[in-house]
Amino acid sequence: MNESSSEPGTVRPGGRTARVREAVLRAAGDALAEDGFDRLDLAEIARRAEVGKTTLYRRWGTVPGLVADMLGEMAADSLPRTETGSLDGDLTAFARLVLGTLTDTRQGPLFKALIAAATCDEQTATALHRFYRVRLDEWAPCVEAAVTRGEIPAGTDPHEVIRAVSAPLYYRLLASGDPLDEAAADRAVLVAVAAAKAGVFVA
Amino acid sequence: MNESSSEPGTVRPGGRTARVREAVLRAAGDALAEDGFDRLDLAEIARRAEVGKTTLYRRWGTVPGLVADMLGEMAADSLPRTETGSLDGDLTAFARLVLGTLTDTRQGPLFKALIAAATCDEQTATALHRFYRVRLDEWAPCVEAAVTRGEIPAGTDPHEVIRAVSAPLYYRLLASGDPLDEAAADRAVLVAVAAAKAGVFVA
DNA sequence: TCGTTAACGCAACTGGAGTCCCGTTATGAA
DNA sequence: TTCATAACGGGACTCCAGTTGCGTTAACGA
Repeated sequence: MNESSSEPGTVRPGGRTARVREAVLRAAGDALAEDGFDRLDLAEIARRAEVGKTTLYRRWGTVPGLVADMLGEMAADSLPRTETGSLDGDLTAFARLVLGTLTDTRQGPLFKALIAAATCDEQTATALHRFYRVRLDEWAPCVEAAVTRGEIPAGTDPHEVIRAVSAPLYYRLLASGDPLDEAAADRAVLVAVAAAKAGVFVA
Repeated sequence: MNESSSEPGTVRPGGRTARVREAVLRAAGDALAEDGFDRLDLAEIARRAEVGKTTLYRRWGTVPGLVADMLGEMAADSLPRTETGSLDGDLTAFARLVLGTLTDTRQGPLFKALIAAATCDEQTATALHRFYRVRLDEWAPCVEAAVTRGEIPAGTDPHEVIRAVSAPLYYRLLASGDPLDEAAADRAVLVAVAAAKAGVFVA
């Protein structure tokens, strides 16, 4: 709210400031994964990170602000994409990756918490959307390659295909509570491939 | 936690108690839709419902407890299913219904808040899953009818088809932030139908 | 190396969410 | 209608998340 001075951490971003930021973001991730979004207080994070809680309130202000920063960090480190030579193989690799993330003991609850945080705060929502945008851009090329190979029709929207694979897994995680297993992941891939070949994703 | 006495509202559920419950659930819905899950305090709901806040804490205990009760109520009133005579038509009606709910000024934010609450509390999560189970059961017959008509293969899992239609819409609402419009709803239907005809949902 | 000051840490403070006590209302059974 | 008591309401109290003030540390330019 104070527009006369710059945000803390921008003028002297090196050394101690960077160490504090790293420790806090890691501690926040742990705390989010363990306790969930609502049971979180910054004092707990400060203790874990061995940092004064004043620092947290001054630099990030609120829990959503901190979460938004975390998401920016997560979007920065891209994850490797496999190239198997077929759309089915590539999408299966992607689906397994998403499945692994969402069922991971630490990352699953973390993603739940991140999404919960995004529903409560506009800034966090923007950061979350940017994160998924990056993920989609990262994996879109495997769909484009399938178009080049002639597996699926020209003009197919790559983002739509990737979304179609992700969506059922997130739906199970967040809404329906149905089991998140390899069968679900593989079925999501089959659905997306069948639809793509039928030309449903052609713009 | 007090197992020696029954829950409040179970011995004298009529008259005043019922009025209080109704007023509180409505006020809670309004507050959730307007303020979101985290900015909620029971005192605010008590003011809206013109009820003492002591009553809220005594009957529901916490915000998640109240939300879980709300979800039970929402699952109770089923929503009408249209019969158009074709799988495509029925699923489009369903997709439009979901779309309408999620983009509604009041219900959209409410659902976001409900899902956020479910990620934070096990009791709420159970209530949410039950809610979607009811929804799925309600719409499954239109898939079974399509099997009977021979539109899609025998053995198709009805729930999977309905889930396939819902998932992309919820994914947009909660995760990616992509636009929630009729194009998205219609595409979700096309995807589900194409996959169903290809036999992807056969158990 | 030195000086300026950004950024941090400690501890005292504050406001409001959640609890508790006790008197009041009105439900449901006799 | 009467009575016992389930359920509600008001208000005081507690406790801790979040704030503030001020002294300390260390980043970075000269």
